[in-house]
Amino acid sequence: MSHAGSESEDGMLSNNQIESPLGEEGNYGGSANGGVALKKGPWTSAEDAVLIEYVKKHGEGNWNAVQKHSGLFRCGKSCRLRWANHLRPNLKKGAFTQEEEQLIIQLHATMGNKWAQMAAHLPGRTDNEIKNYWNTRIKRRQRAGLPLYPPEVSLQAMQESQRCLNNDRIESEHKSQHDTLLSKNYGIPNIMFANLKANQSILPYVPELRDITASSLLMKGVSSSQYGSFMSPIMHRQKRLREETTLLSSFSGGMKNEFHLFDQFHDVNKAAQSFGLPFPFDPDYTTKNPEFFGENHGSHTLANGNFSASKPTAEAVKLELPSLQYSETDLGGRGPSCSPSPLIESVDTFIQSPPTGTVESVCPSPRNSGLLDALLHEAKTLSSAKNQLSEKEFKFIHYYSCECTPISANESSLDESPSAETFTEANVKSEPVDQIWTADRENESSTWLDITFPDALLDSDWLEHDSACGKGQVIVNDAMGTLLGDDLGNEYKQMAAGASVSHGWGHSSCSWDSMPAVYQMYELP
DNA sequence: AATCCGGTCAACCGCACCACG
DNA sequence: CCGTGGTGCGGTTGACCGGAT
Repeated sequence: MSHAGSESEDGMLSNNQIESPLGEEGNYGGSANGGVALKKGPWTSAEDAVLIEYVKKHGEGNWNAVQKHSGLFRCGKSCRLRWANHLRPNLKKGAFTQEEEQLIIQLHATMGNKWAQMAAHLPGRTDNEIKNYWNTRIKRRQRAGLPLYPPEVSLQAMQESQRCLNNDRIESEHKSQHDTLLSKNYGIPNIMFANLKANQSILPYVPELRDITASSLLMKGVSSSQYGSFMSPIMHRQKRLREETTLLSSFSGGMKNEFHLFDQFHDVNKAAQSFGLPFPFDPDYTTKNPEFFGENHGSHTLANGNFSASKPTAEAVKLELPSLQYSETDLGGRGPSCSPSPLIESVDTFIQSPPTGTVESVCPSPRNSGLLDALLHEAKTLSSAKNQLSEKEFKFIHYYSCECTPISANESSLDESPSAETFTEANVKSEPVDQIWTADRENESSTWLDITFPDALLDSDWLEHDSACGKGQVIVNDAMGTLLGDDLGNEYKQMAAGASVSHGWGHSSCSWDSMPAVYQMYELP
């Protein structure tokens, strides 16, 4: 991008690069190829030109031959990467649009860290871009103690996986595997891909989106991510696009294993209830709620009345110029006059949006976006719904509070986690929800937060266990207080305190991966 | 003005897979 | 079956930048 190297801007080649346009005198610390040291580091415009010329003549592929034929002192991998990420046509540069952000979130909920596959569904975007975006987003959201996915995304994936499980059990007896697959939809509305197919013509680097359905996506994405993907870590190595067929062929047999996470979640509506979502859960909820993900079509006014200076879509999308060396004004993020990019804006929205006004009891959030205000709303909702806990739900919570232990001591990172016996039933029962937050506890300088999604537990930076209290609550770092301010922060504390019991997930150091055990207990009589 | 720090991005590296001989 | 080359993916690193101190 703009800072792709002070050496690489057009017309700004250093002396040695001017003398040696291909950068022969650059950084040659890399591997040698046939005795010729290969350059590393940022690409120069001259090198780009050489590579473009090479591809024009010889086409893509055979990257190791680039050096032979063009004299470019770059290894094949570097050439391929440069071409794929910067030089190939129809690359879309600039900040991600809100639509793209939504798609990324949704895809990641089902795919995990399959950046290349995600890029295949974002026309003109590269896996590297998406990866960088996601990692940045993860850091910010983790710092804020927010869930990675909006509840709808997680729950939708859960519901669809449940549905696919049931379908699989039934249909596998009557239909061929292929037909079964074609009949399913695993979490991502296929309508999403209708548009993508329409854009397929501008995906030169992406295999044909032939009948890519959410089902295939989900199958490819059931593996977990290091950031706490929603899915269980079954499939470690993605076999990429060529795996589509093999996966599909073996789909039926593998389904039960791949989705064991949800095997015990027989009542999705209860799950929705636990998430604070409207129930019976509406699978089309997100499509019926344009505010999903905090999106406001037609206006860039945020739901809280704040305005964003950036424009949502059109100007965020800039086609790359042939030179591929961007002026700052093209970047939407570096230039002095640039408004916050949609990327920043959308994530900031997660953090900055104050809670909406008075919140009633269990009802659909006005903005089930995963944004902070929506989170607060959810917390309030959950808190107000605490009295509606069924016996089963109490068992669920109780189990999680009393029995659940970290997957391993190493993964826990909570070396001082309370022993299981600290999670006594008495702790749960005898302590009314509304009393969890007390002035005394406030004096303990501890801010309680329900970690709605165990993803958040992965961040040890802000996750601490309050050994003094011994109840396994999670302490939010100062970031949340800073974000919310005193009054709002206190309100948030109270809501979070209520939510933590209602929700039942905030009371242990369990990671997301331990959730199947919870679900199993959920089914206990 | 200097320094520090976090965010962003491009590029590199290691690994895995496939094709082919 | 095995070795090798080509390719692609995901994780990581380091440079750059702007804002904060």
